[in-house]
Amino acid sequence: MADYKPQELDKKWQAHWTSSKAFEVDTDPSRPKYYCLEMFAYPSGHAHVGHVRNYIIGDVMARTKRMRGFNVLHPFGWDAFGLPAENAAIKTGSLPKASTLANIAHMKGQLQRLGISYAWSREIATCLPDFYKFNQWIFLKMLERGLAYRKRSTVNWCPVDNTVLANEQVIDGACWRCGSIVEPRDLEQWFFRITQYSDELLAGLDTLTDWPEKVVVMQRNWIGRSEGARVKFALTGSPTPFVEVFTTRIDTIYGANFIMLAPEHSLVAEFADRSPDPAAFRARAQAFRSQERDVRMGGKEGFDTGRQAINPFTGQAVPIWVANFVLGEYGTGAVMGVPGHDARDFEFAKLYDLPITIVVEREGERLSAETMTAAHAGAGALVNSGEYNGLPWEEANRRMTADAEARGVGEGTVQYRLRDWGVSRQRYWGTPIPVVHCEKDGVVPVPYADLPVELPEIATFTGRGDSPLAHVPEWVNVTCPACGGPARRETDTMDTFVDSSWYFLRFCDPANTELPFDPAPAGYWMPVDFYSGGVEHAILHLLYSRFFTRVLRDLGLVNFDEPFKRLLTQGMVLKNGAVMSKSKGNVVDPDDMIEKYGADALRLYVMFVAPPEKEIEWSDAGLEGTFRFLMRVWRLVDHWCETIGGEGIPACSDDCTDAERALRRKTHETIRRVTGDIEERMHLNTAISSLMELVNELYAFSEGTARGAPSRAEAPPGRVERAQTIAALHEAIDALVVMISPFAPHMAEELWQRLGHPGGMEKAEWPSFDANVAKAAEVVVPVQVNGKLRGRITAPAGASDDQLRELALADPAVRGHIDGKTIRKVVVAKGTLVSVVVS
RNA sequence: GCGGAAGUGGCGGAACGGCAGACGCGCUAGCCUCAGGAGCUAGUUGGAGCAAUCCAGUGGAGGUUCGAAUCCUCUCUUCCGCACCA
Repeated sequence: MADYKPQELDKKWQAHWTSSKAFEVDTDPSRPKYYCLEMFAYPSGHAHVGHVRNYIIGDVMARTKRMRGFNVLHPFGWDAFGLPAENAAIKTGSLPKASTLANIAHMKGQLQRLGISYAWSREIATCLPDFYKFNQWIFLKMLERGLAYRKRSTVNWCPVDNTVLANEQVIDGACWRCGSIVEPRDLEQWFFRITQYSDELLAGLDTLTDWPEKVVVMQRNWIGRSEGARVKFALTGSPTPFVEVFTTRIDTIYGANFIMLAPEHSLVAEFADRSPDPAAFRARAQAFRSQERDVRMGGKEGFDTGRQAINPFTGQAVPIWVANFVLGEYGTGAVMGVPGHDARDFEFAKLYDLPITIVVEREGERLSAETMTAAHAGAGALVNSGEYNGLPWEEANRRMTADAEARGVGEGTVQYRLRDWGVSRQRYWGTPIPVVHCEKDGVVPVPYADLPVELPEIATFTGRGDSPLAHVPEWVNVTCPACGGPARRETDTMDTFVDSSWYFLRFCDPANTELPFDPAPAGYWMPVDFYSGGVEHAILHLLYSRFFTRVLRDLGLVNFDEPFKRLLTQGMVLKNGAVMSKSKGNVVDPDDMIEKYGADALRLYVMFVAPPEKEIEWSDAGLEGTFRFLMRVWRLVDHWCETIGGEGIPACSDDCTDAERALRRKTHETIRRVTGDIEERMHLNTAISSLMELVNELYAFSEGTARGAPSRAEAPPGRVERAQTIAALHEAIDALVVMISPFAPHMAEELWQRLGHPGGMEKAEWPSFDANVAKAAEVVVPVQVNGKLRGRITAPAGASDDQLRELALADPAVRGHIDGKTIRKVVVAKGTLVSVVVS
């Protein structure tokens, strides 16, 4: 009788996995590959149970796939750049590099103590030059292809600290440190031209059939394709000949009673210059601009510029307004106001008492501009629209777009919400952007041979002033690679999302010093077969990765479009109803749980409470429950080893008693369900349920022959004599240990060894399902009469529908309900139920 | 406002359109133990009954079907995402 000592097993087998390099892999074209990846971690210092859930999910998949015969790549790395390390440096003086590396070391220990089966030799950290060198390499390639470019853009500026703030550093419009109100400020910044791939990124979504629908929808909305038209309204008394608007409803143009410009529209400046009081005009427009842009419906404001434009369809002059809710970055930055048929325009018109014209009505409908309380934004046929009267709105839309094109006053066009990706960050702890600014040659890329441009070590962080790198003169001042004259390095660093946009490719070839990765191993391992992580990355990270994959494809480095075949977004772990966080004081440290119950119990519990994509509420009691289950498994197998194991196990044959046959059936049924639950449905909780059922069955089976796992108090167990009983138990126990190993690998290894299998579980094979064994010899089929269960019949397995029908109608319990009545219908459903309808 | 997902015991959650509540937690009773926060056995949706069993039951109202937690329509509630994108 051996006691279950999980902590000892954890240590023993983790050491074994490390020394035997159990999870290290190489490309092997002769075997099917499986790339299993969890989103890499930000090294915040301590992983809590919420983080760790994701790694366990991936590990269950990786371990299962290994035993299913796949060559499994399961790597891990660190998303190590980012603001928190820099903020900590500002607050506590800890240097970003030192604190990040220390955090990584600690968290790596945590993951190892959980027994996650990573190929640690492929570990990467984005803050190390051998990784970020290739951020720079890719940046230069994108620069060459016009996919990276500079333009002026607005940032959050703290006027007191005199520094740029990241969005996360702006709290309710104020600086996180000093609380002063943040101002918009224009800076020259770098952008990636993701919009060049808008259409492709949108179309690619249709191929992502193994992604959660929710994520696909979010990306589709984010890309935000809409078809419409640009229409030119001629200007009167202006050097600019016209103002162009974008609309998806050109069919409502006869109702366009005004034009609205975004405050930053170029015409606003021009109008200001030519207005009686330019300063006041500009100030009004500027006031709209600097307001928080997220003023919701109801916060509308605007003013009349005093200028007019000609509606190209009606020929009438309409006033031009500036409106705070018109977006400068979308469409043309100008819209036509159709108050009768757009909720926002209606509100604006009511606010400033502008005229409303009805131009679309449903059949039999009679709208009145005076009495209507909301815009009629829906479908209908045109009225008050000249030659287009009576046309259904969609047809009118097509005709009017064509007519506008013919007359040269507009054109059909497609707009996207997606904007180019601003990658400049005025921060220290990121990848230096590899260009220099030369007075003579302008922006000059750093030659590839000079990569990486390494981050200089900085001693102190104040969080004040412009980019920290600008204050390191010996780093900033260089000679221009083009002319040899004096030049300054770019002092902005890259958004950390650049790192995460291609790190999964680096894992395929992590030591490459010449290229981000070699196309050959990437071609073998990619795409990632299974990717899991938090929903919070549903848009940015996953979209940027899809963008980068296409860029790298166009560079000839990969030959596919989509990096992640199957995606799982795991739910969060709550404690006391809230997401775990240090400030709330409700974090559960996996190390504490491991110390108490061992890694296996923690792993099993987190997988058992709910399906992976659901939120779970942490419960100590639940963890104890799964620990008890492990004890049950341990005692069962321990007992088996003590009494029978190792004595020469006979093979299963057909010479079985009913009980033996039933056990074998349960074993194979469990194999089928567990395999499907893990591989197909990712319902890890029900996979565990099935294993629990098998264990229960084994305990029940042992009653009367030998107790499978007697309580300590009980007398020594009897021996199992019958060969077929031994064979069936052996089959069940082997299968159980293998199938539980993805969840509880340490215990499984120990038991596997005790069961006498050589070579450790890395040599173990997943049990194979035998449909013939799983099939019952006879089936009990319920019989319904008029929807109510009235009897059960026993029939040989594989009985035909006709046989079942006959048996059902002959059954005495059923006869009692149908005699004297007319049988209308008898349905046999998939051989598992008979339904009789009588009247 | 738009979009998505979901509503099942005291709780977490199971149920290819086919015996609702698997599995577990908690709880109840009993056994076993020096003791137990260990182990074992039985019970645990509600109502009726000693019982076998019967009736009701998956947010609500309709519908399709021999048969609906599951599919359709409407409705209520909750959670999530986006949010003045013209």
